[in-house]
Amino acid sequence: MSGPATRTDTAERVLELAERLVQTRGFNGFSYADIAKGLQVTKASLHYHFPTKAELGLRLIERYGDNFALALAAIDEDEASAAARLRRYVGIYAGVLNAGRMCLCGMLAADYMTLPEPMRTAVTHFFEANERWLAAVLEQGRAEAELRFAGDAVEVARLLVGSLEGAMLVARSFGEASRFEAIADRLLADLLVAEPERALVG
Amino acid sequence: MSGPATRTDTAERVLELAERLVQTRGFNGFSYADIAKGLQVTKASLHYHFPTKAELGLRLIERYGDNFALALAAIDEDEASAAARLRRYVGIYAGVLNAGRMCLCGMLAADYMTLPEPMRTAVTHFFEANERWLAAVLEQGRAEAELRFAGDAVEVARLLVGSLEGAMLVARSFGEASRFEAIADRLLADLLVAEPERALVG
DNA sequence: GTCTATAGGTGGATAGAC
DNA sequence: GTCTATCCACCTATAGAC
Repeated sequence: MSGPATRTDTAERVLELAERLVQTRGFNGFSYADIAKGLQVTKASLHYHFPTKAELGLRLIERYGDNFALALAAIDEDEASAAARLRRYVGIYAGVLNAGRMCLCGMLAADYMTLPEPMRTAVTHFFEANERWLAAVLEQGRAEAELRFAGDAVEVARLLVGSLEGAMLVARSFGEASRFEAIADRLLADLLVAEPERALVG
Repeated sequence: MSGPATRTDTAERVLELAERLVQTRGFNGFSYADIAKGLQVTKASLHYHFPTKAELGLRLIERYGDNFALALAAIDEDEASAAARLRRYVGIYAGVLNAGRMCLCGMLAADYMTLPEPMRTAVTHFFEANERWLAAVLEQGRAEAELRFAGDAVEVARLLVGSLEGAMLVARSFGEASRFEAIADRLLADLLVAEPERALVG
């Protein structure tokens, strides 16, 4: 199983670089010329692999979503407690930010009005998948009395997705990952049942 | 006081439209041609008022920041309680979102890496001004036992700015302002001392 | 202050040779 | 699968007439 020639497929290298460019500069902030320069190939070659920028963009979101799903599955496997799962989830965002990047779909949410329809749908699907996973973890944590929150778990999940995306966005402008960490820690602390209650209240 | 001729200044109309374009499409998602078409003038005329796009962008941020400062001053004048001030603050964001827009500086935070230096500095200054105002309101609210939160008010202020920006960003993608409202209500409820405690705990 | 005209560059995308 | 060469639309920006 696997094609005939090339290895470390050009298409894969294109996706890798294009992903970084979208995460740092936005979908309207880079061009095929940027990718061509970075990979030492011609623009025409890129169009062979990804005929249009819209198709490249769609593939990027699908790939990002797939990798995210794998990461969430790994968390489910590694961690038993809801609190630990949430911390790992936040860790994914922190890793992206520490690489000087914004979440791919957070970035595309800003570009949303300029995106072709297939990309738009893929972006909202990404957020929904995150919300579903988070809501399940939150429900579990509340059932096991590890987490405490009022109302629908989906609402809290939406708060977490929105808040983490925004915290990333602003923190990256300041070039201060610590801004993100402080916000994320606070969001998690508000959900945990006991320990932070005593540690932080002033 | 006021110049010689034209009225409802062209420069002002340019700023008005350019602001909307940045808030909906991002700084790299519109061109002088878009403005020229929208205002029925030529691109050359636009360059008379704003020689470069970078200068136009900077003016937009300064103007937005000034208007925001005026709005915050109006809140300070109208509302005495910290809780009411926070609700009004959230209302500003909600109003922007209901106009189908993203916060100007939230949008520019996404475009950050592609912005000229003067615009970058202006964007972070905007966030800092918001954080300062919020921190003061939070301190006041805690001192008057109207609000409850642990640790530095500045940290909570940063959480609010980041979370509201992100909630806006995601909600706009879904075209559901209700997503923003639900998150904002939850953020405020977590800060209020009594009433939500009884209303929401399930 | 607004226009016509245009410069000089870059955008995404294609044709066709190798 | 990658190249050269090219198209054409669009970009920001300027010169100079009115």
